[in-house]
This record gives sequence, C-alpha cells and structure tokens, in this order.
Amino acid sequence: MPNSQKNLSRRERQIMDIIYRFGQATAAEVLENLPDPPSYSAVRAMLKILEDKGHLRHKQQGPRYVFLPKVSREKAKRSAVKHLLQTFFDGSAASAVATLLDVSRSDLSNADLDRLNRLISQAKKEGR
Amino acid sequence: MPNSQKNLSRRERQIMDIIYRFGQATAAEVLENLPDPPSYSAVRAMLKILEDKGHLRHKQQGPRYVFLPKVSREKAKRSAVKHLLQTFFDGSAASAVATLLDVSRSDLSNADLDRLNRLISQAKKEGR
DNA sequence: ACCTTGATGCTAAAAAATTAGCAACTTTTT
DNA sequence: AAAAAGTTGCTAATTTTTTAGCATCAAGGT
Repeated sequence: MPNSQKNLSRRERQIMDIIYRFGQATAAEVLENLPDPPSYSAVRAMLKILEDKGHLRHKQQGPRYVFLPKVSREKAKRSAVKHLLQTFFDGSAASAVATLLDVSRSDLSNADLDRLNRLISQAKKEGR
Repeated sequence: MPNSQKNLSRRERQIMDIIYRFGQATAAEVLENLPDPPSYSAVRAMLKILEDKGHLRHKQQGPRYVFLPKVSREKAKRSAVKHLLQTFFDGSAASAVATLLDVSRSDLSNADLDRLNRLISQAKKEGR
C-alpha cells in the first residue's frame, strides 16, 4: 500500500501523472515529458525513490526498465475523481458532470452525448 | 498569475485544496484540516509563502486574516478537470462521466439523473 | 485597568526533496 | 572486434520545503 497518493512531492507527482497518463514509461520517456526537466540522472533517482516508497514497480524490457504504477490506473482514477469532487464540487457529481460537459464541449460528438444519455438512464434503472 | 498550479509543494497543495474546498479559510481552519498537522506557526509560514507566490490573498476579518485563492475556484476547477481528463481518461469526457456516475452512484437521486439527461440534451442542441 | 488569549511578523534551524556526477555493465552500431 | 551509445547503481551535494520559536500587538474578559 503506497503511503497514500497525497503525500507525493512536486516531482513525484509530476512523474506519477506521466506514468498514469502513459500507462507505463521508461526513465527517458518520463524525462521527455517532465516540465522543467532535470538531468536524466535526477529522473532515475526519483523513479527509484518512488519504487522504494511503493508507488511504482518496474519490469525489465530489453536493456531498460519500464516503470508501472503499483496501484492500478482504475483505482487511482477513482480516488482522483473523489478528491476532485470534494475539492471543487462540494461532492456533487451532477455539478461535476456539468463542468465536464462544458470543458470538453467541442470534443463531444452527438453520438457521445447519446451514449451519455443512455449511460445515465442505465444508472437510473440500476439505482432502484 | 500564480506561477502555475502544478508547481506546488506537498504542503502547499494540501493547503490550497483546503482553501478551495472551503472557499476561504483562516490559519486555524487550515490547521484543523491538514493531515499530519504541523504547528500553527508552520501553517502561517506556509500561508505567507503562498501569498508571496501569488496563489493566495487575504482580507482582514476582525482580528485575523482570512485567506482566499487568487485564481477563482471556477478557473481552478476547470483547470483541474482538464488535468484529470488528460491523466486518467485519455481526454475522453464520456469516459470520465462514466466513472463519475459509478463513483457517486449512491449519492445520485433520480431527480439528479433526470437533470443530467436534460443537461446533456441541452449540450446536444447547443452543439450544432 | 490588567491579565489572558489569540493574532501577526520575522528568523533560524531541521528535514526532505531534488539534483548531478561517476563507475560499471550491456546492448547496438560501425 | 572495437567503439559508441545508452542504462543502471550508488553517493554526495545543493536547494527547497517544512517546521518551530520568539517578540510584539490587539481584542476580550474579569
């Protein structure tokens, strides 16, 4: 059990975000995607720390390490959503959905919206 | 312009989260809500730093300072949502909504769900 | 009035995070 | 086969974060 997602330092968080975004990543890939990137060495050091703390694990792939999250993306995702809900939406999912629609208005096709309506109707059925 | 939300240290982030959650807060309130709370002194020092960095401002309320975010909750919210979308949902709002429904299934009334359906239909109309 | 309580400002110390550098080993290229 | 490029392990130093302490001032209660 990683000692809670919330106790990550700035760099650690940036790195975990990258790894969750990509699913997995090598030191070089992490470096490429870090803002204000430090040295390659520094990145590797951080990865080792994250691994020691239990946030990451690695598998060997050819000559290099590929790092993966120890907590599944699915679980991390749910936890992040809950936190966002608490911090910015007073726990109201409805209000979060509204913002979500607004933020990505331009990316949503009519088909997407129909799919969402079905999803919600589905939830309604299951809810009773 | 606060030098980007993403460059916050661990404590700074915890404090900003609290302030966004409450809208505003005094040093004492921040302290009460911090995990592994340090001394009152330490909290005040952090608040001053956050203010110096431009993330917070304060107003005097009677004898004490009440701290408020410099970037409106609305903007911070949108920015947080976008980041979440990128990190955990491959940018797909539809998929985020699905998780949102799942996470807060038990909190959503039928009325809420109806409201959401209307919201989505609305988006569909506006979208064309 | 006086004492107590609860604020703030400032400073310095301690702890943690962040970084870079070097040696060794392995794969890839020439 | 030799050289080059890329990777890891480890260590040490620097920088930033985080914390606590003390002096001072204001408000509130007795």
